[in-house]
Amino acid sequence: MIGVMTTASDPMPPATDPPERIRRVPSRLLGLAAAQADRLITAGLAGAKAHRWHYTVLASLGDDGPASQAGLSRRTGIWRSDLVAVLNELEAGGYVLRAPDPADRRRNVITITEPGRGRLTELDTLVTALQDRLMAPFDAREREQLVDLLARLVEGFPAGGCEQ
Amino acid sequence: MIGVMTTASDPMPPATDPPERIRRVPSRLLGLAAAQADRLITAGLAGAKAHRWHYTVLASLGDDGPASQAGLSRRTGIWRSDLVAVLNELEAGGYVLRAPDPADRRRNVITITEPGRGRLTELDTLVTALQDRLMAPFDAREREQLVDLLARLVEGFPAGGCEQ
DNA sequence: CTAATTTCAGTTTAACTGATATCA
DNA sequence: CTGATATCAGTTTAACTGAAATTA
Repeated sequence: MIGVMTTASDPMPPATDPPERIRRVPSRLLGLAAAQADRLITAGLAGAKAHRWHYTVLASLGDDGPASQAGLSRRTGIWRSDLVAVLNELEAGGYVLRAPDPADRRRNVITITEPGRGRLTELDTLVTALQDRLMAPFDAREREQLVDLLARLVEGFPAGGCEQ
Repeated sequence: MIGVMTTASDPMPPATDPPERIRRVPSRLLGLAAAQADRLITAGLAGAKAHRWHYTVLASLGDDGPASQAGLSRRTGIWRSDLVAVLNELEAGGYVLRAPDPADRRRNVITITEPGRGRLTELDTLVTALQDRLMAPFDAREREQLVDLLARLVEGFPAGGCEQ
């Protein structure tokens, strides 16, 4: 390992000592908390060679049954265009089946396979553990409180956009 | 207005009817809530031809005094490389002064101007109103609860990254 | 020499848009 | 014809990386 060793000091993910008037602004805290959560979950799923969208799709198929791609998009909030690649990957892994719908030949019927159910269980365990790490600072009552408040906040704005 | 009018049906920001097991996952709710907040704040600030980062920087300068760019980066959590453009814009608007530091010629000293203070007040009023819209579903006690929980969540993970 | 600063130029990634071919 | 579907190709944007030039 020789390399150039120019400065190498800087990457420096900037920490925060924000002005008082900003510190407790809800949108800021939501952004920071969501970013933290995202890092944690994304990194955890990456360790299992998975993606948030894979988990979401498998969960939807496993819990609510087969669907067309557009139906899956509506159920999960993942864009139809983005679903194509996700389903390619899940299909390649043998986790879902993608068959033309005989009743409507525009559609594919996507079905979870047995290996897919196994994968879902595995990812579900992982995600639960990750959520637990995320919620580590809170006791059970506080966790419920936070989830309730966030759910109400999200309900208040129907059909937001994506963001798993 | 003639246009081609091909299909025009589809843009379709996907709504959500997620599987039960996903509905109350904290990281998902955080992501959705943060996205909502982000849209609201970004759109609101855009209406005043401003950016979240402009507000953050003006607030830091107004509340905690002048700073070098690296210092500002540390204070606000905005990357030094991204600060350059933000300060260019604020400087062009006459909201900040950027002067070489006589004590350390590597540095620029960034100072808020009087017009900058006016702008900060204006943006502050706007942001407060937007937060109020965001928190509309909640009463005062619930707002405090949510902010407290989020603050503790964020504290638990020191030096996360950016995300205003 | 190492280390900090400003700046620029570039990458990565999720989210999103638009259009095409196919079929109801 | 309109409208839904699967797919592809592309844009936008914040977040992030790397490095050069300058000065401590």
